[in-house]
Amino acid sequence: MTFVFNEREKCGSCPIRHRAICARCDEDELALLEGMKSYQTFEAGQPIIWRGDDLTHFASLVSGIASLSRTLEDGRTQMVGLLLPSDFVGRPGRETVDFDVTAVTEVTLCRFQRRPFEDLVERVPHISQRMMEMALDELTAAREWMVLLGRKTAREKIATFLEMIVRRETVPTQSIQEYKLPLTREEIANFLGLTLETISRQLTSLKKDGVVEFIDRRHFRIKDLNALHLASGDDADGGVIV
Amino acid sequence: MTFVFNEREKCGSCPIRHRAICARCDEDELALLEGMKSYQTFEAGQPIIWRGDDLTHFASLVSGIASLSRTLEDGRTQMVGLLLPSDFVGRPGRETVDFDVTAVTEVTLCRFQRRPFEDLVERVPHISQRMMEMALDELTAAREWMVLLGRKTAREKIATFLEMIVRRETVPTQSIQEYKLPLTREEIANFLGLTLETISRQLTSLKKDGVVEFIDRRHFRIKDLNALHLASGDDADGGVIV
DNA sequence: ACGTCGACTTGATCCAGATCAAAGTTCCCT
DNA sequence: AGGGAACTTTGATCTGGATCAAGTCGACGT
Repeated sequence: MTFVFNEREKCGSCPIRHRAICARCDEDELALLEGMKSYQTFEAGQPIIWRGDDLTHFASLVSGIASLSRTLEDGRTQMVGLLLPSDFVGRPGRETVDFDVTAVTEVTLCRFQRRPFEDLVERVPHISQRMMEMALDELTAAREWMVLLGRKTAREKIATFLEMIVRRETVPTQSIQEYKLPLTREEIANFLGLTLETISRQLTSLKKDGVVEFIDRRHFRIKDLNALHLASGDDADGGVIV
Repeated sequence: MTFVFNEREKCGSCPIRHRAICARCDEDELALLEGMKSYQTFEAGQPIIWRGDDLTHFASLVSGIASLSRTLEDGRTQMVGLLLPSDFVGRPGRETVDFDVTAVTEVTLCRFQRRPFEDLVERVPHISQRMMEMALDELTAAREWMVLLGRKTAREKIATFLEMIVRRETVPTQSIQEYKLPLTREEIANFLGLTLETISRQLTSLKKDGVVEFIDRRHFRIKDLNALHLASGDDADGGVIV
């Protein structure tokens, strides 16, 4: 029994019910959100909203992956974050959008009209409390990414990126797990502040050094998790995965 | 009649009353914060708290400037933000601190013990609402800094940094205003993801090009604001100051 | 089977910013 | 006033990653 993205679906069985901005809401509060939600789907590659656009809706990302990015006049692009299921789009209190949002895979949003949603944020503390938590977590993640962008070498950047994917998707049961790169080489480059050629060369180098192994362009396995972590340049601390 | 940082002082006349986490609080709510606050002062250069330390207090920065930074094992340091008056330190719900916090100038904090403050966040929606706003604003600033770190040239980085100072401190009345660099060349380097030599060379270059003028090492004037903005690499849009 | 288009790899060269090194400046401290 | 120590500037050289330039691979349409 899968959840279909239809307005008549109950929030109670929504896949992101316990992680999104509604996580702390009780049944009554959920009913208020339920009454104002609408779903919208975007194909892979489609722009969802551009920087400077009027913010007509806020939204929670329900399925798929989207990117947040900024492009300078001359075309240099920097991705500033990946939006995953349960992540929120928009800043209550602001009229426009600060970064381009693009669907990386097919994406479904659960949307709320700006005004009614802003009123709800004022009236339902559980929502602002949850949004505060989520914003603070993202802030920490953004700052960690700043360390990567400002001080890490190309190899460290890619190792950190691969480790991030591994951390997020590791299922303790499977022993030799296969992971998927959600981005093209160019997108990875824009995420890490490098060029696509450097991404390609560094992946080849990690492969040569026996750290990773590629099934095809988009699928890889970790051959030496410890070496990957060492290559990431991060402190020895929080390093143990399960 | 200046505000002295003493527990008996009323929050009502606090210099950050209308910008800090208490901005939305009414008199009753303010009284709750007033009852639990304590002040602490740090000299310039002193560490305030280290990454990994137990978070015993949350705090609002009342006066001075502090830096948030991370240092990799081999000594490479990246500053991830500057804390200015009204900025908040700590993440409710977390036990430890994610980044080193250091006093850049003399700093005074208005502190709250962790547990009682966390309870207050649960009970007083005006606090979580304000913290949500502040966290979302900082998130946008952090993301903009990611663009700088990932994609801007050394000259663009410094021009952006100078423009940031100018924007924050410009008083429309004064015509030829003098600004103060709050950081040493090395600190600027750690903020911009460069070395101190590059900072020095680029400042000299901007001086030669007639964009800025130095009174002494720490004080400068803008000779050509438009040229400064052009050098920052940012879009033409939000560029007008005043 | 064949072409072709987008994604990727690999090679050659270049250059912005790092690194190494040495002076110059300012500000204490006694 | 004098002697450091910390900060800053400037110069010479090096290098990691960018840029320019061919190829290679694989999926998909005809």
